[in-house]
Formats: sequence, structure tokens, C-alpha cells
Amino acid sequence: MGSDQQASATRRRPGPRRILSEEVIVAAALRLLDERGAEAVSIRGIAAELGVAPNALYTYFPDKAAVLRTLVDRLIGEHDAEALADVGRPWRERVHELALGLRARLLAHPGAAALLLGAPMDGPQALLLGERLFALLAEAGLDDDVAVHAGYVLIVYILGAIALEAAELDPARPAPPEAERIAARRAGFAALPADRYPRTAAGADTIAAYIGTGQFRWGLERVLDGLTHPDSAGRRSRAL
Amino acid sequence: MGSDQQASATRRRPGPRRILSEEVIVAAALRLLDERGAEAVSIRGIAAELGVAPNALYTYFPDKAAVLRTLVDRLIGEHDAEALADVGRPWRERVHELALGLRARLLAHPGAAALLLGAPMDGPQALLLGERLFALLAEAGLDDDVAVHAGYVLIVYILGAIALEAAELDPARPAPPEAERIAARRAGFAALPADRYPRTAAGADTIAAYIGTGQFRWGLERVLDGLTHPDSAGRRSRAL
DNA sequence: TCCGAATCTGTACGGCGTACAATTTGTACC
DNA sequence: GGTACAAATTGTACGCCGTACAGATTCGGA
Repeated sequence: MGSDQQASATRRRPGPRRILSEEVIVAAALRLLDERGAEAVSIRGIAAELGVAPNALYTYFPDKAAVLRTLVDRLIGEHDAEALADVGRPWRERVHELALGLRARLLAHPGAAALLLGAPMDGPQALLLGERLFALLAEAGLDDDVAVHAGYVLIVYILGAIALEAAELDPARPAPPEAERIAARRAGFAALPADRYPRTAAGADTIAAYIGTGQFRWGLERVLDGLTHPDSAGRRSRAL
Repeated sequence: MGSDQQASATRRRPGPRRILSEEVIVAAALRLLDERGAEAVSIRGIAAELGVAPNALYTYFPDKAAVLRTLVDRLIGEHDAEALADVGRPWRERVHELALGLRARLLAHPGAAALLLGAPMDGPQALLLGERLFALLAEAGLDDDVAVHAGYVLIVYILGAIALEAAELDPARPAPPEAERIAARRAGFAALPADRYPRTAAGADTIAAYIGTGQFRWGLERVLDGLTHPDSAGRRSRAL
């Protein structure tokens, strides 16, 4: 007692210097994910990428799932907080920026999108993104609680869109241009037997477009309409 | 030539009688999924469950992924087509039934929800569900193309809600009662550091409720509002 | 100086999906 | 009725996987 040991959080630990860091491990994992797909992201694969024995990673992360959770959360966190907080810009525009940014960052790493959908969005960066969305909606004039309601419906919509779009992508390689993906999807739906799936086949153009940015924005506008139009306010009390 | 062999599709194949069927394999897989979680659903595990060598399954399905795809599609298909088509009932009510039913069927098998989100919804039953949704919206008075637009926004919302809710569940065991899950989630959010996540901590009650049926319905109403309110019609042309 | 904690490595275990080569079982044709 | 051949199942094997465990090594602190 009385010894002036530093706070244990910052004190240098005994033992050999660490060769790696959480950052380089996550970076290696993301590289593998992008270049060789979700199945290539293994503890052994990451270790090989880093020139290290597989077990070395277990001093940085308790298990493989923790590596993947961290990877996804970092990806969520790469947003432009300043632009979202700029009260000089119309709030709908800022909501679009947040939504489009999150969607784009995840779809740029198709394997990561699948990971996002399999685990709760409860990492520090995910929570911060939520804070920014709620704050943005509150600035737009919504009461604090209403802002949280609206924010969550938006998050549900964004998650759904990411799920829909990521399901079409090969997690082993970067996404082809959007127009190309839409065209492929359109061809697939148009080729369905029209006697069994008449509306789907006839609506192939529309359906195919829903994995694209244009329809994502359009749907986002409709959801925002539903959340802000006059009738909606009175029904808010029907929340559970 | 001239021999009266039956159509090759129905002709009995040579070789020993098949001891299994796609049905029993999928059923065994679902049983494992529910009782022991996603990781327990392995080719070897299913085969053991059926008292058969692992490789026996490969005459019924080309690989493990095909088993899982089939499993999810069957689950999607277990809806009440007649109730959805009953034009005597208000269309909003029927949309709710379709959405709530799909959500409930998938969340009843938490592991299956994760599978749904990882692959395109392009199985025969998924396509039929789409047909029914589109038809329902068309009966509600929407033009055919508008019905497809609206149907897809609804599907995105439903997918997002399933993703949000399934992420909280332990895929190894049945979901606890909803109230219990919401309470646990509320406690988690309320315990966050209020200095860093003020709005999230303050809105814990609201946020927690979003994994529940009540908020699912409320959000669904808002999305339907956005898709049908007067301003929306004029903006439809902004679709990509 | 030496204790003990923190790294990292080597090895090993039990699991996985599935390819390959028998073996068995049935149909179809001579 | 015999026989060729296709289909179903099994046994075995390969190369992966996550990670537990037991050293060996390296450092900070007393």
C-alpha cells in the first residue's frame, strides 16, 4: 500500500514486447475477407498473413468471434461525424448521408455485411452512430423520444436494405458496378416462369432495382414520410 | 425405340431404395438447429441424427449450403395462403398478417433467421410469398408496378426487423418470452455510460422495445403510411 | 538478483466438409 | 433368366478449422 504504481490500464506490462496489435490483426482479417472471402478469415489464415503462430492472436482477442465483432464495429465507425453534425445542412440530407454512408461502407466489404447481420449492433462505434442519428433527428425538431423511435425505424430499414443487397454479392470479391448487378438480377427475375410468378416476372425491372442506390434512397424517403407526416404524430402513442 | 418407358422424371431409378428423403433431412437439420444451435447443424450431425453415414446425404443435396437454403425456404413457405388472399378482410390487416407471420416463423427458429439473412430470398416459397404480397397490394388498389415497389419496401423493413431481433437471440435455444428479452435489452442500454451515449441511455425503454411485436407493428404502419400518403404518389417517378 | 506475469511457439485434440473408391441393390434389356 | 449398368450407401482419407495445453522466452518491479 502507498506504492505509487501507475494506473493498471496504462502501466507497461511485463513480458516480451507485443509484436502485433488489435489494429493490424483486424486489418489483416479485413484484407483476407475482401480478397478471399468469409471462409478465408480464419485464425490460422490471419496468423499466416502476419507471419505468426495461430495462437499468438489469443493474447489480443479471446476468440475468433471477437475479431469479427471488432472488425464490423470499426467499419461502422468510419463515418464523417462532422458532416453529420453540421446543423447548417438540411436534416433530410444528413440522414441520407448517414444511411448511404453506412450502406456503402458495408457493401464495399461484402463479407462484412453478412457479419453485421449476425450479431447485435452493440459495439462502441455502432452506439456512437446511433447517438449521432438520434441527435440529428432531435435537431430536426423531433422530441427526444420521437427521435429515438424514428431513428430505430430508420435503422431497421437500413439493416434490411443491407441484408437484401449483401445477399446478392459474392463475399470473396469486390462488388461489381451497381448497374451490372441490377441487370443480372433483372435477367434472373424476368426468366422466372410467368405462369407461376406472374407479378414477379412482370415486375422484374422494379424488383431488380431494389438492390441499387436509387431505390434505397426512394424507400428511405418513403419511410421518412411515414415517420413525419401529420397522421403519424397522433399514432405515436400506439408504441408498445 | 417404341418402348413405353415412363417419363424420365417419374421413372423409378435403378439402385437400392432410398432410405431418406429431402424432407426428413431438412426436418433433422431443423431439429438440430433448434435444439443445439447453428454450429450443430453439420452434415455429420444430421447424418448421425438419421443413423446414416455422412456421405449418404450427398445424393439428396449437392452440399451443406443447399440443405440450409431448402430449410429456410420451407420455413418461409409455411404461411396461410388462403387467409392472405381473402379479399373480404381489410388489406392492411392482411399485410400485417403476412409480415407478422413471416417474422414469427423465423424468430421461432433463431438459427434459421441468421441463415435467411445470409443468402438471397430466391427459393420457390420465397418467390410465392412475394407474389402473394404483390397481389394483396394490387387488390388494395395500387397499380401493379406501385404494388411491387411497395411490396419491396415492406420486405426490406421486415428483413431489417428480423435481423435486428435475431441478432439478440441465442441460436442454440428457443427465444425467451418477448417481455423478458425486452427487459434484458433495456437493462443493457440503460447501463451504458450516460456521458458518452446520452440519448441511447435515456431512450433505453424505447430502443429496447424495438425487438418486440408492438414496435414492429408500429413501424410497419409508419412504412405503410409513407408508401400510401398523398405526397408519396407524386414522388414515385423518382424511382431509379 | 530474482519472481512472476505476459508473449509467443509447438503440439495435439476433436471437429468439419467432402472427394474417392468399393460395395450393395435394384431396373432394363438381351 | 442372365447380365450390364445406374443409383445408393459406406469406409476411408485429406486438408482444413478453433483452440486448449505445456513449454520457452522476455521483460517489469520488488
